[in-house]
Amino acid sequence: MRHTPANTGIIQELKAFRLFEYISEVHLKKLCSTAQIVLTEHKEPLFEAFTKANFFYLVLSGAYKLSKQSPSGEPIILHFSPPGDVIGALIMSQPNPYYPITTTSIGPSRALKIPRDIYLEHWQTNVDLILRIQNLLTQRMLTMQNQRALSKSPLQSKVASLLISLIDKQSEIKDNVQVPIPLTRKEIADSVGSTVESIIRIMSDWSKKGYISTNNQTITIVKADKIVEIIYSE
Amino acid sequence: MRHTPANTGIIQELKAFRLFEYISEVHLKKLCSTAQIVLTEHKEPLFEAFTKANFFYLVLSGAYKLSKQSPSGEPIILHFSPPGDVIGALIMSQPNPYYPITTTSIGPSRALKIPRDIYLEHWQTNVDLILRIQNLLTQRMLTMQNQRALSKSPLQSKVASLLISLIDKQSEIKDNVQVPIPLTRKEIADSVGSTVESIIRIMSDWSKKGYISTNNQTITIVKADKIVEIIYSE
DNA sequence: CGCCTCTTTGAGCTCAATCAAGGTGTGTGG
DNA sequence: CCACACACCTTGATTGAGCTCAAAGAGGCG
Repeated sequence: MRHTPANTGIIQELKAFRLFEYISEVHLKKLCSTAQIVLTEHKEPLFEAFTKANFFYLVLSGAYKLSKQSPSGEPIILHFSPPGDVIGALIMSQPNPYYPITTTSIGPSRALKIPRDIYLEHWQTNVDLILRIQNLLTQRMLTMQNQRALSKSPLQSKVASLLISLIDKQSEIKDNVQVPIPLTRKEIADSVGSTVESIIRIMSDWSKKGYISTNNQTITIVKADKIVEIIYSE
Repeated sequence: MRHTPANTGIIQELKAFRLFEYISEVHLKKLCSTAQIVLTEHKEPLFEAFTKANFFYLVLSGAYKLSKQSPSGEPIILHFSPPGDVIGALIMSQPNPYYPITTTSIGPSRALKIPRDIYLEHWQTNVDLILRIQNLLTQRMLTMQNQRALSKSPLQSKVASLLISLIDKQSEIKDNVQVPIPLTRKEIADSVGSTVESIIRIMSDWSKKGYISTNNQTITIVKADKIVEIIYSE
């Protein structure tokens, strides 16, 4: 993990994120004062569960997976954070917080590491900003609820739903879209609460039928309507 | 569903909730202006999913279950809201919101029904209050994440975890505690994503072993340590 | 007394987990 | 440049937890 101080160039980069639209440059500078940019390699953790939460993060590029351990020790992936996502903000306002999850880099990634003090002083005091963050959380909550609604559905539905939810952001569903985060079969399994083998059987079936195509860890949804259909089948 | 205007007596009742500690009576009155008290009978919905979200609610007494429909039509229970819980607040700040879930009364219950306008005007403008609500949400999020962590655990673990999470609030885990919300086997099944029959098999096994005792829909945890143990077994 | 909701038990079946074995591609050190 | 490790993918065979289906009892209420 390499740290570099946030320079002025970063401000321009931040302005692109929806979280900060309509926020003045002056204010933005305050929000990032004493922040650092961290670079993480593939599989490198940004922070571990149960450690003290002194910082929160804003994903700049690449992606991170947020995970917990199941009682039997296997990882359970709770969420994938693409660029623009905020990680750890929801617990910043709690007294003496600890991270409830482990955050791991997927591919080389960059994040803005912001001290809790700055959150308490400059973020939490701004109603507009709190609401924007609350909005991100609400979205995450709704996604979790939608996944929960599939708990009794067959495994295919869950996998289909995961893929769609990863591309769903803003754009409407269309064919030949690439899933923006590279995923191993194991990661998909850990996301939907299944096993590598089962995921492989499902995905190779879809590949044969021409619904998706995969290359390394890159998944392309070829026939989006078919995949959407699978979510609701049965 | 019977509506009555919020009277001054309600203010005293509200002051007991942790959400409002340190909030002045004057301010509290503003927060509840034009609010109404609604009485719901057992199984009566407070609001249905996909209807316009013009109000949010504070549970006064009784309880509510928040649920969705799975694609195949069975209900999936996402959360139980005991007194003091806020329902629907997280979507109030979104433009033109719709309820993402259905809320149904468990036993006769009372709730304070507050118009969205009041939320936008008096709740959302108060940083302290937003953070308190955010805190409730964070707790709910963490609970959902913990349940998710059990996705690969056997059914017993999920049921045990549900029971514990329902009594867990504030008090530490001890024997002979009654689950504060009356639950049918079906509701438990819909909560953990299972079937009535499976829940019955598990719970009658526990009853035989003397870990729990049930009477109508009231569940008493007799040997809490045994139940906690089951969460982590396997 | 009939209806409705909830609970219970048994029997059979199925989906996905587990176990086992092998394949492929990439990086690393001798 | 080879061989060895490692991470990931694939396929087949077997198994079992929990679902489905069926049937019935128990309590409450108009």
